[in-house]
Amino acid sequence: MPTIDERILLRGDENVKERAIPEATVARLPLYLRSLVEMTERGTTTVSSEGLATAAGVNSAKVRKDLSYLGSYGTRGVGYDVEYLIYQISRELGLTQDWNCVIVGIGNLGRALANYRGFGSRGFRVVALLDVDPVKIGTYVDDLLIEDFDEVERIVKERRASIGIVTTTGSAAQGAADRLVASGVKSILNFAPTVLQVPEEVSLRKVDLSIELQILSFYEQRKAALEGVLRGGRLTASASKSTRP
Amino acid sequence: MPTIDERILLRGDENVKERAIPEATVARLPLYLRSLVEMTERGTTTVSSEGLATAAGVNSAKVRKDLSYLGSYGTRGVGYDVEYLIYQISRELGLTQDWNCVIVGIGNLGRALANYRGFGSRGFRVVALLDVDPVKIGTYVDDLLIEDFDEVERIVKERRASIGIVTTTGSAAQGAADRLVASGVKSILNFAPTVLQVPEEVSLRKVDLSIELQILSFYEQRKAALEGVLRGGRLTASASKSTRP
DNA sequence: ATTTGTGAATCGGTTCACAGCG
DNA sequence: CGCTGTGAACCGATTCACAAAT
Repeated sequence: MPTIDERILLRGDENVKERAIPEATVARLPLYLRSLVEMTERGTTTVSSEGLATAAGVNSAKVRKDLSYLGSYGTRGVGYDVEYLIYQISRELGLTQDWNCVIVGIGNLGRALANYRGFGSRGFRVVALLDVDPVKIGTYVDDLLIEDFDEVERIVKERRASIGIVTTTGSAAQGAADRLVASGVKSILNFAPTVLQVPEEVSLRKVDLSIELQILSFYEQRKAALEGVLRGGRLTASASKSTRP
Repeated sequence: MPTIDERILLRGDENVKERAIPEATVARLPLYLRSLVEMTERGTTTVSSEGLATAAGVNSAKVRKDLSYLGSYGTRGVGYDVEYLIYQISRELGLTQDWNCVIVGIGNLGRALANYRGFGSRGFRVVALLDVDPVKIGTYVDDLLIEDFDEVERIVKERRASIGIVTTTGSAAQGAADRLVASGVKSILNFAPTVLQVPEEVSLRKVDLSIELQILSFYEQRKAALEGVLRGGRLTASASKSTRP
């Protein structure tokens, strides 16, 4: 009911907690955003929760609930205006501004991330590559110079970096994170296979490749185990329960 | 109370649902495993739920609940035997066998994953690198040959690959996944920035770098917004509420 | 004395189902 | 009439708190 006006009022209101958006919703907004951008590229101007759900690989109730946390941006009987939703989600995600990132640890992964197109695309700008290895320092990845990690404080401040991407070895990661935090970095994305400790005002997310594989391994193994049991003929009694007419 | 004996009985039992381990627990087991391995390397033989919790960056109640799904492997008043826990978690995760992986799409990321030490470490063996680019086909990454993706069916079967790692562009990913599934791959780890559709018997996990950054951006932005409001002096009334004596 | 293992309470998130609105 | 927005019901996961075990 109270669309634009309430939105503005809320922004200027003295109510701090405002509309607290659930973490799970925050994690899905980028997914919706990507689907919506693809839609505009294909010329779609309006989309229903059902349509967006299909594109994003979730269900429509979730889409509606999620979007309702941002405000009432849909039109009943019609759907959502794609362009307008893109704007609202972008704003909510803080993508209307650029974020400067530094990558620490320029091994294979750091190198890959350094020239990963798709970072740049949505306002993430790699402003420094840092490493401790004198052999690497002074060389280039793409057109980005690898600089001495020892200079991290100066570099982070000078270039207003707020996001640190850690792609060091596991053992170097905590030290790297500590220095990044000391330099004023407010968010860290950790690819190193270790649990990082950061002050609570610093946001931390992690991506662990080998853990992902181990999770797949679990389900794979469970499938195999179940099949083994079934083939072994042990389940005849309870299996008959699942027999369909 | 019923430790080893019940464990064995359960394994051979006709009860299918057995001990269904919650997804959230499965996702943490690799974390515990890594901490435990580090502990043996440092010579620790016994650990309490509290100790493991600290190492893995979770709380001790969670550790106890999680481990209780695997069985009663701890000793009250003492803790868990590190070596034994490693064995049990490894077995549960299916890490007592090797898993063969193929990587599809040998760009920067595919290349980085191809020579990522840490895959190999825990029983994941990269058995093929596949791409469609004739310029890449026939060249090597480390000592692994890049082969024609068109051969995926033959290669997956011959080398008994069960995990496919997709590092193609977003637009090529679904096609790659379809071919992988058709070839008999049972698990897919997707790095491409797109939502993949796979049959429900295929396990799917995804890692999306730009989504992770966007999530960080949200929290970063929210911090900045809050600070702005506070500095703007708008919160004096409610802020006084939080003043401490 | 100490630490596990686990019911019970709680929390956050998802899904349902429908009233409200264009 | 169709689709959004949202209370209510539900479900899975987390946390609490303590009895059981050694």
